[in-house]
Amino acid sequence: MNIGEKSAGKQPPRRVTAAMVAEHAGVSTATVSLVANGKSAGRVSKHNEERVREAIRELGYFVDGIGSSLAKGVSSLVILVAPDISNPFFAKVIAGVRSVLGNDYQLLLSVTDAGISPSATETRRLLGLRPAGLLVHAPTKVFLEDLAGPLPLVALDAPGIDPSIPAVNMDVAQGAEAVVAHFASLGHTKAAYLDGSTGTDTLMVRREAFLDAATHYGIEVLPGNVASSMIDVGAASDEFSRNWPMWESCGVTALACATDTQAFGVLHAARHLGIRIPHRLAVTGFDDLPYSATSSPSITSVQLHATEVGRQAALKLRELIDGQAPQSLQSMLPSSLVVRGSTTADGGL
Amino acid sequence: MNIGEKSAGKQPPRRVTAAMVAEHAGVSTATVSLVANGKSAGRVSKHNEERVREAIRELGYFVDGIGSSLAKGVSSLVILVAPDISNPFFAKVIAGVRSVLGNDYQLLLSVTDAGISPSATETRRLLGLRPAGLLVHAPTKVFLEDLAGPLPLVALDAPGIDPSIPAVNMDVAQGAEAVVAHFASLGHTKAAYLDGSTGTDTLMVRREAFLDAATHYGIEVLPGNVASSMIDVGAASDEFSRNWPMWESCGVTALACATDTQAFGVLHAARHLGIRIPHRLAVTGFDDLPYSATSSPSITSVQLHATEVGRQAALKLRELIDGQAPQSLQSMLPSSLVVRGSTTADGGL
DNA sequence: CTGTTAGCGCCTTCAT
DNA sequence: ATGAAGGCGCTAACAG
Repeated sequence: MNIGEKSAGKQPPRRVTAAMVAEHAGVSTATVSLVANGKSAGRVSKHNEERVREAIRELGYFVDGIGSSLAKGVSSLVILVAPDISNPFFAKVIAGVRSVLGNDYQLLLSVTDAGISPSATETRRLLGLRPAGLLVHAPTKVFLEDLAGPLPLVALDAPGIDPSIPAVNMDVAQGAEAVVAHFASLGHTKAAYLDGSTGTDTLMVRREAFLDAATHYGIEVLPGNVASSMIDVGAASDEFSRNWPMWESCGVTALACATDTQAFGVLHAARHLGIRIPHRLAVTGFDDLPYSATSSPSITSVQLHATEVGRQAALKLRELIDGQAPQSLQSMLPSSLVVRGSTTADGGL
Repeated sequence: MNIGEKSAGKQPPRRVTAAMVAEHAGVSTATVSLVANGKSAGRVSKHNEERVREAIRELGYFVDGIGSSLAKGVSSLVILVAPDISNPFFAKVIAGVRSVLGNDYQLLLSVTDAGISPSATETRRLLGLRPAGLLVHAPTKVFLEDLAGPLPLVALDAPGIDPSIPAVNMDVAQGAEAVVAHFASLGHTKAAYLDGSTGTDTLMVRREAFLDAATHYGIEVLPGNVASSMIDVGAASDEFSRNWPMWESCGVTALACATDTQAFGVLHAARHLGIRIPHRLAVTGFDDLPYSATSSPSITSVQLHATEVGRQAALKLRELIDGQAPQSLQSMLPSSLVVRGSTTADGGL
């Protein structure tokens, strides 16, 4: 009785193992392993290599990731931890990551409930998969502490992060300044800000940069002229409606929103309230979502380069996995202001 | 020399194994396994259980998913294969799935490039993870054939699928009929259709159901009045602009789009062309995306119940994983028409 | 109740 | 260039 017979006798159609391939090809499992992993160069004879390849094809063998991971101590998984997958930002980030990872690593996303970092339990389970590396969007301190290990990790979109942690950020501060500069160039002198209330670092940076730049450019933003809402069209719409009477009485003529989604809400409310945009009120968003170019009016927004964020993060991660220190630990991608109809009457053309 | 010492001597901070915990607690690894997996009821003495728990806590032990999976022959992973993650539909589906899976299974998403099913290679790599089950969005025949195995699998949003495969679908045909009925009730007699060109089954069903219902309701849809574009705002906008002159000359007064995204494009183009909506042309979408309620005009659309799709699919998958035959192999969730400003002048109020 | 044992499938020395 | 053998960490089956 050999392995082949034993397995053939069992009821469930047993999976094809390296041992079966070895037997079929008349070689040892070691040789199969070498060939299957493309490490046969100069270590396996042409003749045997061919026989193994043939056996693999005939039997339909493929390397079992679990067994392989156990033996190697690490899997070929790269896990992207992404709260809030509905952010259109991600589709592009993922494309960028995939373009760099190719077939060498397998990308999987771990999604949590809207905007929440994984719990300690979830984190441990992730680690239990022995991923080759982790890509983490907007990680919280707690999450990074839970990780506590020498696992290759790159943070994305984490402005306030510990400078010793590899990260790829977008220069949202620069974007916020560009918004202010744009307002100033249009002659606005009193502005308001609609913040997002999820408390992520990037939002904080956007707001502070906006306020600082406003001071610098001599644009007045009264404390009472900073509101905050959930990142949701309806919530933003409501919040704006509630605040407008006061803002109007203060002479506000420009409003910057923390996200395009909120800008949509503002546009919606403005329509109902009969506020002409951009004539009576100039509005800006942030993120440059796909619909922002075609809404009515189209939205002046800060464009972020999501694909490039994904690419660079994956590049850094690969360096880490390979045991190198990344060329630069953290990098910052520029953002750019896209001027459209919500701030200038001819911007949409 | 024991295991503990040996590991302490090595340079890399060795991971905590069940053997270490066993030694620390003065029991066998089997006992540790029982306790760690919550299977200790009536199989481990209170005293030992307590000692093990303490050791686990002190050492910071957690079960290694890889070792566990190898021993059990299957992991606790549920993989959601999702082409086109940018579809806002998914965030809700995921929420539904998570609510059912809870802590028993770990959900990970496998994302491919926009709208493409995973390649055979990718599929094999997925299988190499030995997932407990697969949730597959809009699977292609090829993909299902690549799978070829007794793996628990539930398809989502796969209208044309083999009736022997467990699936959760949405009644998009009903939705398309509702659109036609709505047009008819408004007195339209000549309509056009803007299809999506990705070739997914759901789009085919939407189109055919629309055309059938049109015949039934006596609404004329000339063959030349069915156009098709990528599911993209810009592409739809262009396609509409190109077709409008002809449609107009045919007396078309109503246009159904295969997706809300395309409806946005139409709205955009209509604005540039000076076509008043809904007065001159009534427009409908499909999917009821978040922005559809607040665009200008807001879009009449077919609402799908994504969260429920996720819930039910996960429920079915659990039954399959547990070795039961699901109560109903396939189920169909109703869809409903949401009437808004793009078809009736007062719909947006 | 508890410990021992025998793998799960693979990869990697180490001899040959 | 090749094969035998020893784990990787865990769990299921079996003995006590």
